[in-house]
Amino acid sequence: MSKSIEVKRQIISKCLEVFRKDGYYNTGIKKLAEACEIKQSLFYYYFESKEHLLEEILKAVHGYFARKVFNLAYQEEKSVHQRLEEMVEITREVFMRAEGGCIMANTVLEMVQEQPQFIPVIRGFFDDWIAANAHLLKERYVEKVAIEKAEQAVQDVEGGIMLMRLYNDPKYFFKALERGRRLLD
Amino acid sequence: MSKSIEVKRQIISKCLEVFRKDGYYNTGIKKLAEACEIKQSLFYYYFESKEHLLEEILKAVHGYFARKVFNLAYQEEKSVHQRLEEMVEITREVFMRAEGGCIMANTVLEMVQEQPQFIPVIRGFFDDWIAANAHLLKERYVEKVAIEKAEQAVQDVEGGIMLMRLYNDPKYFFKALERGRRLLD
DNA sequence: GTCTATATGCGGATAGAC
DNA sequence: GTCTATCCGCATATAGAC
Repeated sequence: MSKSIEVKRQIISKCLEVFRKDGYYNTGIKKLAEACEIKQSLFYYYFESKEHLLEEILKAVHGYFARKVFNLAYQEEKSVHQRLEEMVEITREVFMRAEGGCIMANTVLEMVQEQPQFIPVIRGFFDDWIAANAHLLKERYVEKVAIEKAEQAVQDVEGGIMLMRLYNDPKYFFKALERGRRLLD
Repeated sequence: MSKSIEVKRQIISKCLEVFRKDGYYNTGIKKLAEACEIKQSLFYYYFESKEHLLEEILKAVHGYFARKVFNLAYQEEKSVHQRLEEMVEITREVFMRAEGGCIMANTVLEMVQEQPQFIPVIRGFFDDWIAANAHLLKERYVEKVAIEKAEQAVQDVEGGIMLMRLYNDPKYFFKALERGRRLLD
């Protein structure tokens, strides 16, 4: 892999951390450059604008979740119980490592109204998350109910992440995961 | 009531709408002044700073919910079923009128990390909301379970508001309310 | 109380050398 | 690819007249 591509990947990774923690509008190019240990102007070699940078970050996050999390739901060689168990566990690990919660939800609440160009990628992320949950739940429930419970599980987790940040206590997030884990019991 | 107090109330009300819809950091004093139809400099007669303005807005919202929503849980002359029914209905009306979702949750995700001074007022809001729910649920469940279900209901609603904004579809929010309504069935 | 005018710094973004 | 230097506008906030 060329150095240029690798540098770009690292910029995306580091800027994801900063945006997730501090928010998009409250983060200037200067802060991003310091976090990445590069000069400000170099951003405009790798990205057209700050908005395009965010868009690439969101797409990278969607890809990461698709590969590492949502994918687990479709490993048909394993039991649905085991697949659900693994999805819950990986979801827990990913969000516990991610200071600042969920960049997708943060972006919805911070800027969807003013910057609708991010809606498609964020919807794609949640569509896939809900579909992965529903795929497992169809084993036990009719499709309509499976989808409803899949949506509810996502709502519960995202609400739990919000309360986790507010109270600085992971119990809200953990309980949401636990309720998700029990959906096939 | 003096004119000054009334003007201040109107500024708070209008700026709440703008912040909730567009976010805090993406809203400048200029935009607020235009929405309120006053000159920029007048903000600094009524408020010390933009941050103090937001703090007063959050306190006003907490007061509004305490009087109009949370209070309903403690009207002991009514049945718990009726009180829950009324709380759900008023919650529905309030958030359906509120373009931009919940300013409390928005503020948590946008700025709690960088601006911890807002944590106490936002925690006060959610503490009271959860306590009001739990007060009704104690009729049927032991305290520990009542609190857990009260927290879950709030998570569910807040996650639903996020998905409602993302998909521009109130069904996620409505279903969360419906699940809350059924907690005493 | 409300206004006009302004200070000062930071925002995103670009030009052009190396 | 990476750098230095810089443009321009908007941000928050203040001074002081009326």
